Amino acid sequence: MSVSRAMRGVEGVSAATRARILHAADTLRYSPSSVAGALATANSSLVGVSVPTLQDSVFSDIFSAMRSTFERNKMQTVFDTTEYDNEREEAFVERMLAWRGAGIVLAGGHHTPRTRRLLRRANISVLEIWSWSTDPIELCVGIDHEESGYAMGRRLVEMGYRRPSYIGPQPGFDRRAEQRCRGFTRAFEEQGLSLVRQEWVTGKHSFAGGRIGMANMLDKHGPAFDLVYFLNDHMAFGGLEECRARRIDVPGQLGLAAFNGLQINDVLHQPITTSSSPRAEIGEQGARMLIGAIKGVAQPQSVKLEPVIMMGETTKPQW
Amino acid sequence: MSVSRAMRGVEGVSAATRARILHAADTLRYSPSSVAGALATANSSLVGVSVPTLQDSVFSDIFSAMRSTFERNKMQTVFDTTEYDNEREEAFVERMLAWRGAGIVLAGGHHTPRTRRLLRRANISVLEIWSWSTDPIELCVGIDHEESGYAMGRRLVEMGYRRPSYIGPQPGFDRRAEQRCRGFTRAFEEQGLSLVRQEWVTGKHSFAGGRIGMANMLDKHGPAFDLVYFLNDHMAFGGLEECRARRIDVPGQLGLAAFNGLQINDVLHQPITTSSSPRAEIGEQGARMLIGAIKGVAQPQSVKLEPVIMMGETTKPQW
DNA sequence: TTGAATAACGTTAGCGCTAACGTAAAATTC
DNA sequence: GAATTTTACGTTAGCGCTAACGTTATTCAA
Repeated sequence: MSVSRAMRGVEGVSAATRARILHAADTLRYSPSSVAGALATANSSLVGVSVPTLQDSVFSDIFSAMRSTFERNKMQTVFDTTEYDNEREEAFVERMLAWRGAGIVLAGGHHTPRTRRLLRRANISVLEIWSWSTDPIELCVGIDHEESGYAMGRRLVEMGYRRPSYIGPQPGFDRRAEQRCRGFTRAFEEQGLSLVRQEWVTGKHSFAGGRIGMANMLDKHGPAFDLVYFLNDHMAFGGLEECRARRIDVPGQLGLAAFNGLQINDVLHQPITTSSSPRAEIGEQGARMLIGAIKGVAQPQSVKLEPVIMMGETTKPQW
Repeated sequence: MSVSRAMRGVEGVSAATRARILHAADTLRYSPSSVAGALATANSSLVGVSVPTLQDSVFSDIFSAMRSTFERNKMQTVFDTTEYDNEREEAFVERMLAWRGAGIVLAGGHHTPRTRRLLRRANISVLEIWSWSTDPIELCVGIDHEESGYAMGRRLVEMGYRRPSYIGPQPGFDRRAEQRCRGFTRAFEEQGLSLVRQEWVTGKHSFAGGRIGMANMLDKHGPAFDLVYFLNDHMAFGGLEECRARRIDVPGQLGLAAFNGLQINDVLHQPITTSSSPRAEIGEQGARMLIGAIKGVAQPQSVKLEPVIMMGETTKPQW
């Protein structure tokens, strides 16, 4: 027991004994076993983090912000990506429960019924991020994607855009993207207008997807639309480059808008009109809340953060 | 023991008994404990992965590629970033050893002596990625950064560039970037030329760093250089945007070159001259090698992959 | 029918640790 | 100096699992 106390830095060992123990541990090449420790104490300092993908820098931004907080609290991060598949999320939850993790972080929104059931009755703190929800499993920090899309739609309606279109991933893939698109569309529908055209881009969201989606849309529907709303800034940038290649004047002939406020936008000589999402804030505050909950401190249940619309030079008033 | 066998899917239980056990487990809400399992068997199916940062998409690309292989082999990934600090890497190694991980992945290159010592005498498979090395701790898959920088330097020397400069992070921060810069410089020194100027950008590598670095360099040394070699494509793009803002003709007045072949380069109407690094390949092959080593299959010790130079439109022959 | 082989299932011990409690010595109090 | 408190350290049991081996039932060959 003195060894156990000394190694953990718990009081109840004299300085002399502690020194002898540490010295012996060193010469014997003793390595304490967190596995046995976790079994004995029935809690494990492992935190599971599951995000849809790391290819989208949204999640690496959030994850990066969380990690430092976990590290300060000596929590180990067990990581997984779902690739937008709820079954994989469920499997991850089971594995984390088997490891008796202290907490788990999931992308907010939709989960399998079994995932919710397992988490509710397990002794594990649950944080949902990115999507804000009124009915979180336990804790939630995120934004209201529908509202964010709507806010952007409103601004563009007011600027005089009348024939909006959308480029994003195929339906059923990224639910949050769909929420934004729905909100965006609603803003136009309130004015009796509707989406002129949607283009689905399969594969990873990215620069290339935006450029290809833009090309497809232009090929099929030349001048039918005056505005394109993209999944995110990188896609929009891809689209913008396609427009440049075709000598389409943005924002003269066509407006482009996006979502996220990614780093690239800080350096563009023609910045993209976008909503800046508080990714670092989500990560930091979420991690703090989760750690708090693990330590038994009462936490706010659901925190909604606000994206900020940043008017760039890919849109302009239409009158 | 029948329960143990049934839950693990090991043979030695009749189908009927197995079904009864699984049913009972479900109604009793039994959740097997990987912690106890790991203690009993003395191995844990946890793989530690440590990369310098997730802000640089190089590491998220490599990491993404590794993850799916780990998942297929039912290994859990424990993740950490070092923020380019070897002490943090050492601490991570200790934590993974305490968890009796089956394998560990580190960014290749420099480690603390204690890190090497701990890993050599521990029963854990070690893979170093990104930097190729002739003296790996155990396994290694990566590229020769010095050589890659040299190859790019040679090409640009041949194109007639004579006054090269470099923009990257401060010295002592990213050793691999320094290796590339050293190789790049060597190619010019062989011709009796040398780096006209270096600019250090603090903080995260990124678009903004490139733009700021470019601005600083232009402010201080107007027309003293004919070429800038950047840490990576994103920085180079930032620099390119700064040039555009200042109406500096690239590649007419100034050449820009970079490293990595990141996604953005696929959509640029003016692609950046760069070396494309085989990130997905490093991740996939590395993960396969590590899994193989864990399973006791003999593996090649050190695998060197080759970046491919992609001539873009930010450089052109100088004659 | 009998002995041997096989399949199905059970018992035991121990993985390395720590909570809880016990004991002895030193420090403090009155 | 005896009684009390404090500090330092030890003993015991048990966390939940599985390797190894033991037992019983079943199958099959001779």
